[in-house]
Amino acid sequence: MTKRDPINENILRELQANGRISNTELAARVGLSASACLRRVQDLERSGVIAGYRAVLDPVAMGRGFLAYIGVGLSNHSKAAQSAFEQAMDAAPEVVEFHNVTGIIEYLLRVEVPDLAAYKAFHTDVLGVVPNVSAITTWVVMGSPKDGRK
Amino acid sequence: MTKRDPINENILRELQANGRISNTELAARVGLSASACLRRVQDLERSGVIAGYRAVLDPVAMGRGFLAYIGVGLSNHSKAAQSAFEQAMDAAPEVVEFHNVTGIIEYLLRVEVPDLAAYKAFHTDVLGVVPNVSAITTWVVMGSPKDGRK
DNA sequence: GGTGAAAATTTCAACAA
DNA sequence: TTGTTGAAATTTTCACC
Repeated sequence: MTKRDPINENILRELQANGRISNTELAARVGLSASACLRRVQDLERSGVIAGYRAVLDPVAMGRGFLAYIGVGLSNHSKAAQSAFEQAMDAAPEVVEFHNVTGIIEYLLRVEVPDLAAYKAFHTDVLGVVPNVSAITTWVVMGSPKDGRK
Repeated sequence: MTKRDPINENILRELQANGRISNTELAARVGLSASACLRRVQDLERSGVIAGYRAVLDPVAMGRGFLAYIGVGLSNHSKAAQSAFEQAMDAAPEVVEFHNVTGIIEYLLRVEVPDLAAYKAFHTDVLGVVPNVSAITTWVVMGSPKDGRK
């Protein structure tokens, strides 16, 4: 079983900061031998605590320099209307993530596009085309003083 | 200089999906020799297109099973009031990221905590203590049909 | 959890298209 | 410039203590 001890905490902290650190270096930092360290990492991977590894890409270089959140309400609360909306968002590459939330709005979208023009296009050509979408509120991100997931 | 050619696009796609793929395997997938591939990856790292690598951790296992977004307005728009707020959010581990946005609210926070009780505590003990905070709107995330950054 | 060693990978200098 | 080859240095990985 995967334990929650200080060494594993350290391992996770290091891997979150640098997902490509070598096992040798990681072992040294957490004070274990390479094999003991590897065993723990593999354990964390198998148990799902470590879900995977990702390269973090520069948004501007990737043509995603314009970031906005969009709150969306649906005028029709049927299961079918929700499915249609979710499928459309799933298929839209501009929508990096979206959440089903409590409150007046139903969904909160995170949209990443190259620029304002592309945002406008998304708004009219993608969002504007999905049935039953109402109450669209846009929050354009001007800056992110903190982004731990960057 | 770092080019934007199909091979680099593939490299970035692979590394985004699996940040710990071996260079050998990556080279095979994009159709290059290991060294040519490595040179490109190092180039992308140096130029900042690849900003880093991260392990993706399971939120529930990490005690962050409760996710909410919070819109915050400030009753005082002075530089000092903003700085104070930003410093407080920066220091709060529950706030995974926060953005400065356009619109009625000033900030959009992403908050991750173990459960509702912890959220309540954050709301009163952290947010409630920062000066000039007004107009707090909470959207509790009930589900995330898509989360490309997970 | 540590040791030791085999297998695999990383990394780079030299060279070719 | 961009890619390939070859080989040394380093790392990964695992059976055994």
